[in-house]
Amino acid sequence: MATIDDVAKRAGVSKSSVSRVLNENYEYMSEEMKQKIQQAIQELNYKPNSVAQSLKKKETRIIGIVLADLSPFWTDVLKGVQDECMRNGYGIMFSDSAMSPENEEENISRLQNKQVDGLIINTVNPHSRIFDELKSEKYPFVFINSTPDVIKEDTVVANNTAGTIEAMEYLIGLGHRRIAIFLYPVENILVRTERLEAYKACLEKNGIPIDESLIKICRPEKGNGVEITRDLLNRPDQPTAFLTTNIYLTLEVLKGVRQAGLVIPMDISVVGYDDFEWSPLLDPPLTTVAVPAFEMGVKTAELLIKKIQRKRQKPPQRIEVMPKLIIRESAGRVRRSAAALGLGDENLDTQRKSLDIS
Amino acid sequence: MATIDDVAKRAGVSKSSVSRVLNENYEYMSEEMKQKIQQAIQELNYKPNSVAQSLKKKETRIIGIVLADLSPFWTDVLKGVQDECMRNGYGIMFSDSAMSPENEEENISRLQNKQVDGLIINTVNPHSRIFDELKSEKYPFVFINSTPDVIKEDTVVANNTAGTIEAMEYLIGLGHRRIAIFLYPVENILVRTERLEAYKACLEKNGIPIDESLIKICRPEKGNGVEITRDLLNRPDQPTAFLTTNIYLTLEVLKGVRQAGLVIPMDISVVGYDDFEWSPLLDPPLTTVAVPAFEMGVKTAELLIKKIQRKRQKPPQRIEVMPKLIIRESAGRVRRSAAALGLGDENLDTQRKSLDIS
DNA sequence: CTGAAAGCGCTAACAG
DNA sequence: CTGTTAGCGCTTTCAG
Repeated sequence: MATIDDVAKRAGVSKSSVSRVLNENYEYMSEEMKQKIQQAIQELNYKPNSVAQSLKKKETRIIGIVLADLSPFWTDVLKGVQDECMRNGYGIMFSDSAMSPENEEENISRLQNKQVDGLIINTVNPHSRIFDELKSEKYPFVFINSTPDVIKEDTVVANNTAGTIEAMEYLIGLGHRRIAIFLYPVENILVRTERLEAYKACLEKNGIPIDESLIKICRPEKGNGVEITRDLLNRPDQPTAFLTTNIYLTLEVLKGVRQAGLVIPMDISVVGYDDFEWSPLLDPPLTTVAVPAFEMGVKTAELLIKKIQRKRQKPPQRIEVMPKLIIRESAGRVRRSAAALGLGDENLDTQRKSLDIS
Repeated sequence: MATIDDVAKRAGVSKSSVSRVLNENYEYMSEEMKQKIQQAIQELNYKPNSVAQSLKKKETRIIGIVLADLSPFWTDVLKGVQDECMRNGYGIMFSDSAMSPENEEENISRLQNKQVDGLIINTVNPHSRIFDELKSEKYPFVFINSTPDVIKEDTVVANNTAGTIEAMEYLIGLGHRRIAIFLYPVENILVRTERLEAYKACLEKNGIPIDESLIKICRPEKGNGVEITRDLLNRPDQPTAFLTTNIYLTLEVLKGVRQAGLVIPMDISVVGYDDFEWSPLLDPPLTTVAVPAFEMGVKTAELLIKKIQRKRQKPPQRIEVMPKLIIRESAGRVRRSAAALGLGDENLDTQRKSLDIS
């Protein structure tokens, strides 16, 4: 590979001059020299070695992203991040923690010593003291959709209160009063406590008593959500609707309902959280709170890049993005009794006909 | 951030010695010195700057991955790649080309001047002369699932012939004779020509004439697949089954069928390609050729890393992974006529009862 | 067994 | 307007 020296030699100039054209400092440069150098660069097909540049400039123009688990939702976020990064000449180092706090730590630490300029984090473990370290090192990072409530840092999230309320009001409007909510562990993760609070507030506002046994905190391991779903469905005082708070939980709830041999929405209504391309093709098409994932990605990258490029610190910012309930067919009017009345089924069937797949 | 000099000073030794412990060259080092240095490293919470290391060692321990489009299939591949990379101390630079050849070129070139040690490529554009350049520069790279047939290079693919045959034999066994196949443009992409050849071979073997109008090459833009599906469904000589060759095409076919107001598998059978967590939850649960994506990711990373670490070249390798037909409910026995006979529907209904969601 | 010195490829004062 | 020089933080001969 050609180096800057090769170019300098070939053009018969000093490497400072070459460096100048690389960095587009044409201010005091003769047109002639510029030409000569550009030509030499062409001829040698020279590409600057950005490792050397990074060492000198003390910036890599790479940002790191560490995700708890790359689900379809995060796929879109990642695309948004990439989009914004491309626009600004940044590269992305990717890592997935597979829901493991140990992996997460390792990922963060590897990215850090690769000298990435900043980090986008969706944490598995908000308690980790690693975030305090990052803060005290003034390492630029921003949380996405998983802000620990104990630590003040930049963050972009969906407005969970709004999303949850919209879903709850819809369900309540359909006549449901026994609505179970599925969450991942709530402690210290703002996005999650918020959703839970909104759930409770909605219930209260509508004069529905809160039944703690309908608040289901699922362990992040695979399969826990389906178990819990089945248990819930086996209870005599079965709920009539489920509200899920993330895409993976939706998957598990859907599985659990099927394993229990029930049919959505005839036997039970389900409102999911997070939307993706396949949602309209599920059985039944999923009614869900759509979070603009791509947009979140773009905004997060934008926030981080600004933060990196700013010299003096700014107080932590919180950027919110608005979710929106997309009504399809997985939630229906509550049936008068849990017993099979058969009532309202025609209703649902006509509903089914009016599929609108865009 | 502490540097190697700080550590050396603190331990009262030279930086060469510190460097030795960083690289675990303990061979001729006194236990005492080793201790001193390790302690200093601890105290300063020193992390070596890998940019400097890279510049010196001429390797970054980062591999680049450039994907045509991050779909659920590629999500799993990416996780596999990450897994293998972690095991070997490599980081990943990620990029998505959003199906655009221009983006792809830009991605490859950016990754290259970030000096990644090697590239994993799922190309949008097999004609690109960029691959010849890479080869002539002896830049280590491997294709995944998109081997151009004009260029000899390492590659890992699913055995498409086997997968396609399995799907076709299944469909033919179900009585289908008019089977349409959906592909992305075939020219010079081995994975695709292979599938097409297998499709034709199967037909011939079963004495079914090849109808070229049933071979559908879709443009990669969003929506083209759904249009084509609708057109096909409007023909008087409508096919009775669709075979798709990738996950995105499956999505589009499914949409197209719904827009046409038809029901799978009663009106038309569909066999997809690529399986993912949501496939069993679709309407109806999708019969599909499952490609072990995670495993492909692992193998690809493994192949690339070996290639990077090997000094002398080896002839290009081709690693194959075996797909497997997963029978769910989107393909059924062909109906005697295209007109609504109602026949066989009970059959399908019992089938539907025997859901097995694992 | 340990240290001095050179240099990876580039940038950025500072001279001229 | 252009070249000289001194590093960025680390590894690696080569002496001792």
